[in-house]
Amino acid sequence: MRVYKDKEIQIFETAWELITEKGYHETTISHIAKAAGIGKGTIYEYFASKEELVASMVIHNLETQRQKTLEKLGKAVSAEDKLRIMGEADIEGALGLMRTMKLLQTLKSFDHCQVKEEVFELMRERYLLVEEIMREGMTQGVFDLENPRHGAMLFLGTMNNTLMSNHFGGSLSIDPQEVLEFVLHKLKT
Amino acid sequence: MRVYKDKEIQIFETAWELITEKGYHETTISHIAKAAGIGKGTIYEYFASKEELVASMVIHNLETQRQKTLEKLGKAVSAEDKLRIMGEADIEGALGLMRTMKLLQTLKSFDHCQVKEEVFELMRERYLLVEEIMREGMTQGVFDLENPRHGAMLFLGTMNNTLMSNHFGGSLSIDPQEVLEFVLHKLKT
Amino acid sequence: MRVYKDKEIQIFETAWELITEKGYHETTISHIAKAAGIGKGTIYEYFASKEELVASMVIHNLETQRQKTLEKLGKAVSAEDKLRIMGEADIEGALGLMRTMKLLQTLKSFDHCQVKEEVFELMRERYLLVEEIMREGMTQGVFDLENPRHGAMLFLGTMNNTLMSNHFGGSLSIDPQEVLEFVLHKLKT
Amino acid sequence: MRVYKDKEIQIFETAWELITEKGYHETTISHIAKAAGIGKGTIYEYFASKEELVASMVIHNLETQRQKTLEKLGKAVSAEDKLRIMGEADIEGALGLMRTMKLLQTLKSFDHCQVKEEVFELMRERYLLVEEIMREGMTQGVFDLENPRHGAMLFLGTMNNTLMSNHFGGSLSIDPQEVLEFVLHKLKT
DNA sequence: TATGAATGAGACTTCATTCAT
DNA sequence: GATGAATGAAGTCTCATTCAT
Repeated sequence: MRVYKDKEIQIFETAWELITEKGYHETTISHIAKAAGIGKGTIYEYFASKEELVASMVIHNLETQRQKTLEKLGKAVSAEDKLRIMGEADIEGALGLMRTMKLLQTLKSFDHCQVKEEVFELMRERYLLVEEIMREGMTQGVFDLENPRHGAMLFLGTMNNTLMSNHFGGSLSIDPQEVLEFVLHKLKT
Repeated sequence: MRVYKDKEIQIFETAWELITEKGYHETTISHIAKAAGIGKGTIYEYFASKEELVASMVIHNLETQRQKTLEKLGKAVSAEDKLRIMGEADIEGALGLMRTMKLLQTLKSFDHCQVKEEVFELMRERYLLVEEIMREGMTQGVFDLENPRHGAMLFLGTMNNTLMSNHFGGSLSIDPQEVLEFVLHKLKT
Repeated sequence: MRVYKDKEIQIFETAWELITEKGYHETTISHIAKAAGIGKGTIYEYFASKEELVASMVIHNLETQRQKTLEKLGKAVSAEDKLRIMGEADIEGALGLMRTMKLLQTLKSFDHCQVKEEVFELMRERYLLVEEIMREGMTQGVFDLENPRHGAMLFLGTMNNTLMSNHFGGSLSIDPQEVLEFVLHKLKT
Repeated sequence: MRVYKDKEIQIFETAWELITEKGYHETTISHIAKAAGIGKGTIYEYFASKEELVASMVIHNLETQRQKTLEKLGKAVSAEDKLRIMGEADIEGALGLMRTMKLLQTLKSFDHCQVKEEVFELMRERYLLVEEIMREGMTQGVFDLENPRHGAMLFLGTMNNTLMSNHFGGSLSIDPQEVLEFVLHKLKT
């Protein structure tokens, strides 16, 4: 896990706000530099290109997020608790999660960017983590599943969709906490 | 439901391929024109701007898709069958579905585009349709749900996520048909 | 003096309104065709190019204007009356005169247009006409001039400037009729 | 009176030559950049648009011209001398004057340009300056006028027309210095 | 190290002109 | 003769990137 310099973090934070809000192409290097209070050339001292900046930023965010998740999970014992913790973390950080999803779409159109693979690897890990929890739950006899991967899909898909739905079209609003409990209930029966 | 001219459909098809594959900003009007075998100016005979072209295209696709879905649903009676039909249609047209999702992200950054609302309205309708089926299933005593919207989130979320997962990172591949049956099973218990 | 077909005159009238109002480059062939109620291609049946259309139009207008002036002048005997008639005609048709001036600027930027010379020849004739009247006035002992061309410059320049001044910046408004009398008075003393 | 940077002046000078010679629409930003020996983008570092460049340029020229005129006028005492100085300055700078007139026509078709008003205000001031001189001449008992504005129209109109006539159609050529003396003579009688 | 003026490739869009009907 | 769909050259403007300071 690469460690970033303070200046790089500062650039990440500004770029994150702008790019996730307005979009990749709608945010110029000039915008970022001005908002970060630094010169345009300075950004190129730390990142080889705009694409590299964004790719690094996404990786940094995913890794930070994963770190936080793992820390939180450490306190839980039962599989159900672990899922609940993850779900609540997602609900709490819904905005960030949605923004990350948006950026992933952007990343897909990057052509000559090796970091891309790394990003998708991190996404995969997230799935595998949930899958592992499902397996635990099955062992503990709490989750009624034949295939833990199915459970992971159900859990992550339902939560993602709920949060995205709230984020996009306001009129369909729904309480994500209730959905979380509903999903946990369904996993158990 | 607006009817489009042949030429417009022809442009839609070419633009759809290119834009969903490479991305909105990565696809130029010149690309589209060349790929469609027409002149650059011709596109502007039919659409006032690149944004308008894409917005119209998305609406056209969503409406066409909805039409097909409704036709297929007409043949089913039980709520379970209806969901299965929808799920299978999504699996079959997974590529198109993923591409539509991608475009929706693009649309969000269109500023002065009234059609945007229309698009999100169509997305909402899809949810409400599934919600309605859930309600039917509850009445028929087949689905075990307290809130039909929760069921809709679970169904659409899980399926979307499964298809997206297959589409994005190959290594996590999973059989969507199995997931569909798993979800239907969970809805019933 | 070339005679134009009805359709050509119809095109002239529409084009004149639009081009003098909005400008040459700001008025498209499509605008003209639509406003004239004919097809775009039809204009090219009568004129080889947009430039040719405008050049012909200006010539036609200058010739028509000259014809009218000569007719009016036929009724006058004294040089002073002739100038007064010309001046009043200009005042009455000030808008058209200003518009003609504007178009002449446009014509200057036409490169490969033979008609251009013809237009400037017509402008010159107008000067020579007034010069001739000055000469008459000198012979009649009414105008106090050494060089009739100086008188022509003074008459045409003062009137043009007055009308242009009224046409452009409203706040400097001045009664052109009074100016006309003032000029005639000065020519006599 | 806004002060312009060296680079801006450099762009003004190149643009002035090209645009007054060939016309606004006939001169492209690329032409200007190439002729000025700078990059296309550089122009947009200093001016928001082509229209803004031209508007600023015209204002700059009018203000510079006015400044020069006022300086020269400072040395004269009699109203007649003042007019003679202005007239000779116009004769000397005839080319520039004609070019300014040409540009003013262009400016009229600029739509969303607040500077337009400013330009016409400067034009008006020029008139008022001459009008003031006329009033002085009347007080000094040198000019035989009832209305000073009439005198201003006569002076500026005749000189403008003479210079324009020389500038446009060569064959009507006339010595502007002689016309100047003629006008001054007429103003006195 | 930090900067921002300068750059030019390339995007979107317009419009005079052509030509098949 | 009349039309207007189709065209593509050319124009304005943006912005990632460079490099001298």
